[in-house]
Amino acid sequence: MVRAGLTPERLARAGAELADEVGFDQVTVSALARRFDVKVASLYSHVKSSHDLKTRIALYALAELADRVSDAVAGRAGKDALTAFADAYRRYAHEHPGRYDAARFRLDPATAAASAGVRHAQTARAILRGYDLAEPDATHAVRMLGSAFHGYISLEAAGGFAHSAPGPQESWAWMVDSLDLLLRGRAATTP
Amino acid sequence: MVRAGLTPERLARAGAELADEVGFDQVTVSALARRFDVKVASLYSHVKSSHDLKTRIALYALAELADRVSDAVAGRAGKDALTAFADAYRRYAHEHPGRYDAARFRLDPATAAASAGVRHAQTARAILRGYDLAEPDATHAVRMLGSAFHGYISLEAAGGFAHSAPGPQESWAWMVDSLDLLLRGRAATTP
DNA sequence: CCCACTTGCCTAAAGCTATTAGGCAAGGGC
DNA sequence: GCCCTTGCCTAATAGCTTTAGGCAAGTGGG
Repeated sequence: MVRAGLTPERLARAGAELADEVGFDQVTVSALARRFDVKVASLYSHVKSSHDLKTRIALYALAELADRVSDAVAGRAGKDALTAFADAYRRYAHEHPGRYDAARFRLDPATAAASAGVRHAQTARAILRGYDLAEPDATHAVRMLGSAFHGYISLEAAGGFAHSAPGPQESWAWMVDSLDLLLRGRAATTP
Repeated sequence: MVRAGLTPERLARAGAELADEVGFDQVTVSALARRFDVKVASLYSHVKSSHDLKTRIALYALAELADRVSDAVAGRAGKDALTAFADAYRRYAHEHPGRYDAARFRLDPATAAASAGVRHAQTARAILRGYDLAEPDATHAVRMLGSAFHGYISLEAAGGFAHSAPGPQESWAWMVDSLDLLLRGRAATTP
């Protein structure tokens, strides 16, 4: 018989595509096996478990997203950088909803520490260089930005403000604008 | 044999408790049946499906949370109200993590429209009375507050900033403080 | 070149969840 | 006290997960 040529990497990648199509929580070892036209048990030579598979997809998505965000931010500063940063996350969530969810999969601390999650944190901190905040304000600000952006994307995906005026794009722009304003204010009040 | 006295309401309530103990996505028809010491199939006389059960739990949690938030906000205004509002959400998420997740369960539009979700929106708008924002800024602000608070709570629950200084309480307070500042600024710039 | 060995995918099987169909008895209405 | 609605049961199907053990496709050494 012809071999399918499975590897953990291909499974993660295919799992990411599957997640975009049917939703991350619908990603199942069985569904992935079907996609490769292979029996379910065969996947267990490459991934330890369903949880392991999801972890790999999460790591894949985290890395891909970190690349995009850091690309988007490169060469920009201040509000320009903030906007690019925010938009990169939101665009990724729109283009790859399943992968975005995957990137939020809860990893155990050790795995998280070795993941691209740390690059995300670094990029966020880099953004703040343009706002000249002292500690601990910088940390607070990183957390606030993460919360606001992730929260917005998550509510938007859940259909939160889908069918009411004004459109989600305007509110997003307003929020990014407001946060920029806020951070500039915080910098001023913390000389 | 002795009857267990199941009703959709008791199932929703027990499901909410179960969610707090094992996580909302671990709430299963089987687990709930075990908890009532009853056969699995018996629950299907009271709920249509697993999805129906989760919907009921979500509605229960949404209503309970709406009560708490509106209680917390009652008789307060301005930053005082904003803080109470934010803290009510976060406290609920800490005390009842499973229910908080349940409250974020995606409902179909019709169900959502008939849910306590609308009370949440009303309370959020009421908070903003103290900041005197004109439309569409008020809507933008509601969305931003929802995003920031939900995002923070969600990241905090995911262990996002658990083991690093400063503690999550300080960042939370800083964020609420900042948002208050921001909204007051927005009111000023939109006469 | 081919033999042995590693490795990949398979069959088989057990356990758990969801869901439907049909049965029997408990308890309320008369 | 009888009936009949309603509640919980048994039985059965189907899907996903995971483990154990087998056979054949490649691969490296002689």
